Amino acid sequence: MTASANTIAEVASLIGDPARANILSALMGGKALTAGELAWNAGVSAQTTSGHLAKLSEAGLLAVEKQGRHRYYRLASSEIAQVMEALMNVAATGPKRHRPTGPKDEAMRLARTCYDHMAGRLGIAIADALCAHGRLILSDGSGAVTEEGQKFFCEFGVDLKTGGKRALCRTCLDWSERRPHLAGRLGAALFTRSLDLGWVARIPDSRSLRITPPGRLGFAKTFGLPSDWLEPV
Amino acid sequence: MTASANTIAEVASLIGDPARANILSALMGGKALTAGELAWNAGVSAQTTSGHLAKLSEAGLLAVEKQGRHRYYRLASSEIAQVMEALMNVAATGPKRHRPTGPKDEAMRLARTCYDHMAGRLGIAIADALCAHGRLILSDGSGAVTEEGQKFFCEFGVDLKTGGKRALCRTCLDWSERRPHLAGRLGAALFTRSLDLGWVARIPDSRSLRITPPGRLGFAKTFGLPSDWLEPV
DNA sequence: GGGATGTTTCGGCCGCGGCCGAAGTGTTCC
DNA sequence: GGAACACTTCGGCCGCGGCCGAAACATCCC
Repeated sequence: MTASANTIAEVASLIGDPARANILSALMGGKALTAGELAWNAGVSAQTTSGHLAKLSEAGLLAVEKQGRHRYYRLASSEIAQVMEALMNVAATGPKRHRPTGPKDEAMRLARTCYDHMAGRLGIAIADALCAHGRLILSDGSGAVTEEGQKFFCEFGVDLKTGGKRALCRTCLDWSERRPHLAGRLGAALFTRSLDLGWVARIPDSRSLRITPPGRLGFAKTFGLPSDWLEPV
Repeated sequence: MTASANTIAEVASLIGDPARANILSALMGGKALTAGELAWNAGVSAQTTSGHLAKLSEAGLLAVEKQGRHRYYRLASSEIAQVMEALMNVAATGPKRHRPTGPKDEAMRLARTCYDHMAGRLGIAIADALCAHGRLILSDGSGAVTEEGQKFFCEFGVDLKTGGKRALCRTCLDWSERRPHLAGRLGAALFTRSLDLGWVARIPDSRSLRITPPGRLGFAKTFGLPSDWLEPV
């Protein structure tokens, strides 16, 4: 089982069904979700979702973990997330996105998870500040950590060495702000470290993140964010 | 006309048809191809291909240019190429690729185009050498040009400034060698410069590149390739 | 045990979309 | 002009695959 699809068309056509695309998008939040939650996200019945999940797992796009009577699904690899990012990029290039600025929406714009790293104005402000202080060089789409950056990240408590073959530093075009934020292994490490420090916290049933008071202080002080980063660009 | 599809599923499902995936893959060679050539690549009739091409153009994945009684199609943007790269990555992760090492295949492995830059052992050797000489920092998946690199590229005759919003330096996982080579604006610039210098030449009806004798000399001398870069890794 | 709840399997309906043959439009060449 | 060529449009066939209702497992709780 899980015998990986092996042609481009097979993979693309799996993503090409609206229900399955919704499932994968939901999982871009980075958390593992149950089949039921995914059914809700996909907007189809539980039976139908079950079929989709089986196909996606079979093809190696999703990984599944049994836990009691629940089955938790997550994206199988960061490569899959990369495909989704690239697709979002292209999809976003279309006609004007509608911008229904609800209150819940506003929280998403401020700070949210994107697969396994931080996005929204927070993510962008962090990326900008790292560049401004010469800790990171981003030539949009890609990037590298400077010597000074290595020292900085080390002091901040993230380990740049471990993590294997995954790209250390990538950028990801922000859905709401249309500017790049930090992805890749480094983006993921910054996120988990921020969670550990209690600077941000997940808001239940949502991809939004809450920035805690110590977080507000910490981000501003450690990363040197400009005072106006909370404002929309 | 060309009213850009705007959901992930729409884009993915366009790529998800085998014939269309073949068309897009063929265009990853970087050259614009006629409808007839694409029909041959897709393995379906001209009428069927025409329909596919219309859909792809309509969605903004392809750009088309009329020239006499031919219509030349090409990928509409580098974002599309990125999606295809990401998909190839995932598709390649499947069960062992068959490696039918024919003679034509061998030429492809040595040097070929990948959308608009060089791939194969040549592409990899260049990327490796640039890193070894401290002109480039690649933390795989992304990269940045060092100060020394900027001087080097300037002397080599490629302009890093112009080119707009496209990523300067990206890496692309090599299909045959499974190692990263140089993509992005820099990869494209190196390729066109190499063509101009007559170091490489396109082999007709193929994505393969021929490395000319001056090219052999030039690459070795200018980039400082190791003596054994012609051998498979 | 029995009754919720979460998930999958089965069976059948139905529509979308890929495919090709034939015919139509536009272009080039002699 | 007419013939060859490149490409598109039209019409109809056909099958794959998404969808749900019903029912079967599986697990947890009391």
